[in-house]
Amino acid sequence: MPGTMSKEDAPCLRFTIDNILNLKQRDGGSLEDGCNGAKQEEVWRRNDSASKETVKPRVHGEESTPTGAPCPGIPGVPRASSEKKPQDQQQHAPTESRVKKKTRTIFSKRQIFQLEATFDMKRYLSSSERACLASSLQLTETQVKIWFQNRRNKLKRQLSTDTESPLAAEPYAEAAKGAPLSGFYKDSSLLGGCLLHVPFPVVYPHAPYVYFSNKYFGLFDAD
Amino acid sequence: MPGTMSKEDAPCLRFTIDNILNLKQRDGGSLEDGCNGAKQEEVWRRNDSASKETVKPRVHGEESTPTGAPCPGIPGVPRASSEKKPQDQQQHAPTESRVKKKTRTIFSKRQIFQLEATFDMKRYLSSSERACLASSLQLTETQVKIWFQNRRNKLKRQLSTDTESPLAAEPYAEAAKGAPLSGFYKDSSLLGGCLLHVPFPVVYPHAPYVYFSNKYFGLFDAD
DNA sequence: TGAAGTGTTCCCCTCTTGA
DNA sequence: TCAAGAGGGGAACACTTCA
Repeated sequence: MPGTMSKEDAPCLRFTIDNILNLKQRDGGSLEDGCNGAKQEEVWRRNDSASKETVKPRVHGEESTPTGAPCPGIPGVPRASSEKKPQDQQQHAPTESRVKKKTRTIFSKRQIFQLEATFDMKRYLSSSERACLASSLQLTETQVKIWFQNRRNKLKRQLSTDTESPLAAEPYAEAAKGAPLSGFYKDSSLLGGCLLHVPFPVVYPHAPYVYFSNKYFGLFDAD
Repeated sequence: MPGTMSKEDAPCLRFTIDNILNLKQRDGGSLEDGCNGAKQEEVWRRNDSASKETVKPRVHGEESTPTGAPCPGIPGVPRASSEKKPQDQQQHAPTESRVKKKTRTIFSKRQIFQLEATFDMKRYLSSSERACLASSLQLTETQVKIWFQNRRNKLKRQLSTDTESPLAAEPYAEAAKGAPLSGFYKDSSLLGGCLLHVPFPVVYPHAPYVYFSNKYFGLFDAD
């Protein structure tokens, strides 16, 4: 995919762990803080909009319900443009020379954490959500997109493999995984344009760990 | 999400004029009738889903919000899959021989009417809505898709041309046209899976004519 | 193991063609 | 005039590759 995305108007949100945790504490009330609440149904899909120079509605997904206003866009955070490696990545992807060598980027714990957290809430991101998440993680939108793609495949594989869900051992496992996929994509309303105003995955109040997607994430050892 | 809908379950609605008018009279009651009328023989084209052997979800459209009950799936009627011209078309597209000659199909008044009516309510259709409309009109999904595409272009051209909207002469013109495109796509909620449970365009109670999209449609001289 | 590459399909857009 | 063709882009999915 060539110049996959010009992502201009990508709204932005705060997908930071701090924010997330704060939201949790605030009892999932009106978490519209981050990028205010754009709500936008979107949902299952690649919604997007903003990709071309021309006004492309792209109703594909639910593009049709761009209720909210696009997120302000975090000031200090440069738009995770497509072709350059943001900070976190550069250390792994050494040269700027476009050597399409198949370098395998290693995402940091923080990045994985947020990606998983987001994935647990919805399997598909709208372009604006993707843009926000990407910028907050210092990743390119393509990386986020690919990550979600791969993650979906992974989940699919897992589901087809252990259908009997041996995960049952973990009390929160199921909840954390979200609905089995069936009608999962309809919860578009869960994520507003770019902010997660939904209760967060599974946070154990007594310990600095968060469990979901079959993994535990220490909250304090970022990276 | 794989199987997210193989378009099989495309719900169905009655986009027939009769239905529409009845609805109008019934005050938007429960039109969940059913699909019935669908027959659509397949069409020549690569229409979507059904063409593959693998279950490709393609969450694209409204699939995610199958509000209405999925269309029963007409027994003897294969989903508008792909290779042949439906009735209405056959008269225009003479031979069955795949002579890709660039034949210009002439849609009937009834078809245009329903297409326009639908277009006035929403500029984009989800795959299920498209399937339903296509089947009710005896058109292929691709034809409906292309029609909407061309219609969107036409509207765009019109808007850019007479921006001053000389249409003002017609009191209902604006309403009928719906929002100018801007945030128009948000009304996805208007159409549940495949049925139009919304008030119909502009019907003059005193005469058998319906006006919208800058045209008058006689209701009794179908075709 | 998992990010990224490859291939295929589909939708949308713009512009063009030709009955 | 307008349905349809053609070209280009983005995105999804299945599969594969290889640090």
